[in-house]
Amino acid sequence: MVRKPSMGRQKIEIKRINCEASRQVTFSKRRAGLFKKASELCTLCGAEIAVLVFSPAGKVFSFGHPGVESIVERFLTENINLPPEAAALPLVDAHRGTSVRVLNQQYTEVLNLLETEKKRAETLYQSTPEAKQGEPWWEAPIENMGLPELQQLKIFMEELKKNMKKRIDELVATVTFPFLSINSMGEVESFAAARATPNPNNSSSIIPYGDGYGFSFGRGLF
Amino acid sequence: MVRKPSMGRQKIEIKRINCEASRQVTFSKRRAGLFKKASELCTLCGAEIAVLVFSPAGKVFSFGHPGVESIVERFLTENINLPPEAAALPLVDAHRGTSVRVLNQQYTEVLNLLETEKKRAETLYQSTPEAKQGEPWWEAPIENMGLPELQQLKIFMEELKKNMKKRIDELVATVTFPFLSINSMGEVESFAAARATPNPNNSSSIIPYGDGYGFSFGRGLF
DNA sequence: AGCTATTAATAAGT
DNA sequence: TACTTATTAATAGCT
Repeated sequence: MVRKPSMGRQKIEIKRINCEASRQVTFSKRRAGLFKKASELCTLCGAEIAVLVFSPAGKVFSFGHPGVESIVERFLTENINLPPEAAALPLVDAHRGTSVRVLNQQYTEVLNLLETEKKRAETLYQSTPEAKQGEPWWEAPIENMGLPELQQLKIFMEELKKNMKKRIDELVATVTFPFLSINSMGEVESFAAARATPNPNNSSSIIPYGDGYGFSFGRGLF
Repeated sequence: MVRKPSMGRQKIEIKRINCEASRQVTFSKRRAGLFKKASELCTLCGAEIAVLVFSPAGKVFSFGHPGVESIVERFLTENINLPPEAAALPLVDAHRGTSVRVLNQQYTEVLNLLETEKKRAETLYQSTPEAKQGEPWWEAPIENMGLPELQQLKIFMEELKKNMKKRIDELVATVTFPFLSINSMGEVESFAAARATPNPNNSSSIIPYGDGYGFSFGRGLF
């Protein structure tokens, strides 16, 4: 028998795989690996984990222990109320001891987003439909903006502002929730975290707050 | 020099780790590994992933690309068979051609980036000569802005952009896995959640990956 | 937090 | 899509 000299595993760069087929294969393999890791973490440490994966084509894959829905619901239950607290800025804020885990989470998200922008900058560098260097319009120097861009910026800022006002109103309403309290350590205690709430059936409760996105802005700003 | 013959990695059974200390260490290590795997899958295949992890103590850790909330929202929206447009925000019509999903994503990113720079914004606010006692300058309608405010806005946008690029460069220069740095931000907090978890620490039910865990796969390709 | 010896995951190839 | 194999990547046990 002639042996099979495979190249074996090769080192790869962590960047987008251009070959469609390879990307597909890698997606399947690594998705399985990710789920396995998640399940192992559940078993080894008694953690409760949900993993939501959207393929580029929009297909959904999910893992959850003890169940995807329960984890997601629990996450939302706690996060609906927490971001407003975390949003308060240290500067003008009395709530200095805002839950660190929320801050960590937000910080993580920002880092993720920054990395996204990095990738975008690299990708869009080549495919430039407009005259710009492939940067998002809002990233371009204001000096270089024409009247259309400035008008765009104005509209954007207004939209931004409107949504932030909306958020603030929600914050005010949310803070008064009876089952939330802040202890002496400045941590948020959620007595509602005891999940007595079964899965909601109406779509209205699907939308956690506002437009459903995890933005939170301090009352001191915006 | 006497060498240090470590036992190296040992094979372990995938069952609950009884030793409290070991379990904690393993939890931290594997959680980091899980997040890294998730981020790699995002980058390599362009997937969008959210990972929600509840420690046995009730602490929440989450990873999300492009953002936890957006992924969770999308998951819930699609699961209930609602048009994704329902969660969409009316944005500037200059982006008419772009998909709603992309717009939302971009919008999310911008808002999060803005939040990241709140401190810087605050600094700028301090340096504003006309700083009023009441509302921040950026909360006023753009129509009402005078030249000083508009200049301030310009500076703000520039600062935002500059700082963002700076941090992106840092990310590129540093490790390609920034999510671990969260822990160095001071992950010291106890989440006092009144949880009525019906899950005592019994390692009796060792569920081999794939059987008792909730998997779900959408329809369609890839 | 760092350090290795090992195991586990996986990129290519079939 | 599943199996094989050579390597790389993750990590268990210690310090």
